[in-house]
Amino acid sequence: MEKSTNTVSSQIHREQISRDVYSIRDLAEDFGVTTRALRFYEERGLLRPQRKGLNRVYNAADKVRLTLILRGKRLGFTLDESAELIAMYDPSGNNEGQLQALIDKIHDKQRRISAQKREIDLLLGDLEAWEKRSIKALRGLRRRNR
Amino acid sequence: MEKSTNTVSSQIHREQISRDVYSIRDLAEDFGVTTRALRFYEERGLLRPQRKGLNRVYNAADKVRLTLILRGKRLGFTLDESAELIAMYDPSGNNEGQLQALIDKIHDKQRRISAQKREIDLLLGDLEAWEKRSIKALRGLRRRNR
DNA sequence: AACGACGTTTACGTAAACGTAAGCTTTTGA
DNA sequence: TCAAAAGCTTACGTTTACGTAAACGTCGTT
Repeated sequence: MEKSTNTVSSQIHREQISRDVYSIRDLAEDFGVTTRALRFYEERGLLRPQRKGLNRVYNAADKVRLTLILRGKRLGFTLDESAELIAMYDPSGNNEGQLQALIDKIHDKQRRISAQKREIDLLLGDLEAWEKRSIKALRGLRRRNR
Repeated sequence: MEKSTNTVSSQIHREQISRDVYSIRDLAEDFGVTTRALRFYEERGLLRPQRKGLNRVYNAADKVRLTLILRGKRLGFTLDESAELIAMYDPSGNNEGQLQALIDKIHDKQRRISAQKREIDLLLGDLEAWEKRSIKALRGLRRRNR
């Protein structure tokens, strides 16, 4: 049910105004993950899709969260860390103390991520140097074989 | 045993010219990992320390490899991926085909890592934007509370 | 001689992030 | 109408990267 090609169902009384709803399969295919993964993220509290009966119904906000989850994964974050990140994007708890704590957390993440960026630059530098040496060695070989 | 303070043992016949040898504990403390981890890396083929009897003896080359392993970890690489990286740094298999394959692999890694760098920039941008919004919200709160 | 510090191997335990399968309900295209 | 397709829950299996512990060897010191 709830195929990608959203059948304009005969239901007139739709409770959701926004037309951006996706089945679990829609989302899985869009993002290249399995439905099992999506359910798992939900189990871990990273996603909270609405339900239509038993079926999960995802919307644009869920897409954003999933984007963050996967971005975190590509950066080597654990799901718990990504959960933190996602919490930052959530417009909840808006008292003064919470906001200040949030800003501090963001700063913390920024430091960590900047460090990661430096590591990447180091690695890229190493790789480049290695490539040059390899190419040189290759040329040496070819010269001798000629 | 083989303490950090290398006892200038009475052995005259030393087979290693280089004076840069480390016990497993030296290395563990230097790099902030456990000895268990070092043995595990060896088990997985990422380190190949020499032996003096049963005891592992690490040298400068091993330090470089360990640096790469840990750098890989911080970047979210698996040990197998780090093993690939380390293999690149190894001066083995130097025929033409191997070198070309190596260069291709390096290019591949470069692409992946550059992509990762872009992800980081995206995340940093998001964080910055979020910080600004939070600070603004915070000022708003403070104004009202005054 | 004995003890502590360090080393070894072997082996079982664990947390994370899903994969895979079973068993059941609901939806839908032919 | 009816079987395939999609969804759900529950639950056990798997891989990675070590942690933890047992059981033992070997110095060097007390």
